[in-house]
Amino acid sequence: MTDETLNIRQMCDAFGVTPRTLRFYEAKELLFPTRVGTRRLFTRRDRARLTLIVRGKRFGFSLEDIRQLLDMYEPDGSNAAQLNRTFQLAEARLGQMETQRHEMDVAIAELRVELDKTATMLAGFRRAAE
Amino acid sequence: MTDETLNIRQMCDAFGVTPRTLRFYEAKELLFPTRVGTRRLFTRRDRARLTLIVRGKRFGFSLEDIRQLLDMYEPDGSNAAQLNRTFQLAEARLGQMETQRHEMDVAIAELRVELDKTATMLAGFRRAAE
DNA sequence: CGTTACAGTTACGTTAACGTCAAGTGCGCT
DNA sequence: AGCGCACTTGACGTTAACGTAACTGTAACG
Repeated sequence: MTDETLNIRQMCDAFGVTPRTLRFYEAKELLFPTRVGTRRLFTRRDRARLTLIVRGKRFGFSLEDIRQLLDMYEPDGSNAAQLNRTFQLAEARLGQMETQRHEMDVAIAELRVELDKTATMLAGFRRAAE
Repeated sequence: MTDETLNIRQMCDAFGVTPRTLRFYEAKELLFPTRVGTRRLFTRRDRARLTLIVRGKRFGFSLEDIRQLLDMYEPDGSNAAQLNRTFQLAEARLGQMETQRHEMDVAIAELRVELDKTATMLAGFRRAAE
């Protein structure tokens, strides 16, 4: 399995981040590496979480936003009230993401139009230069 | 037409930003309001640009990223070389945005799965409570 | 056993994107 | 003329998300 733990260097290489970043995320309680003496060992769970963190960041979410999102992936199944809050939050977040997704479609379409215009102008230049 | 210019207050209300933000964007050369004496007047062009700025921010682009994107919407048609650079940039950016959109689709799908799981757990709780 | 190599902590530095506050200016009203 | 209000320009403050420097600990190597 992919159940081997990673040290900080391997983790950095795997995700393209710096050690400082991983320590920072641990301090912010986004990751929970175990310890062997003083050294950190990153588990399968940490890798899954870091994947979501990195992705979330590309969508413009803050680390605090992401921390809440992460909880939705490991809900507290023992507490109905807590679970319900998580559910509400997740629904709201999903709505936001779908809105954002739609806006992205629009933005892409618009940029493509501009790109076509530019291409046409360039074609004009090339014709003018024989 | 919608060709009336807006003062800073109207502009803020229209876009949900603060005066400080608009002045900041002007200092960063993202907006170019004209002046009547010392007062700023925001034109149709400024409104178009601010729309793109606000949207870009939601996608996690930095203001510097956005400044470059904005140039793609007002290419310098007088210079073939510059126009070509703009075209290259726009193509690259479009690629990034499409990648990002795809990742967003994945993220949405994954979150939806978690949401369903949570909903199932909640249903279990409700059944247990008679 | 010295040193190289990496990992750890503590603490201060940095950048982006504004917020906030002070002090001044122009304008319409009474 | 005086008042209030919206606008202006500095200038300093703030927060998030790390970077960087300085120092310490330790396992391994020749």
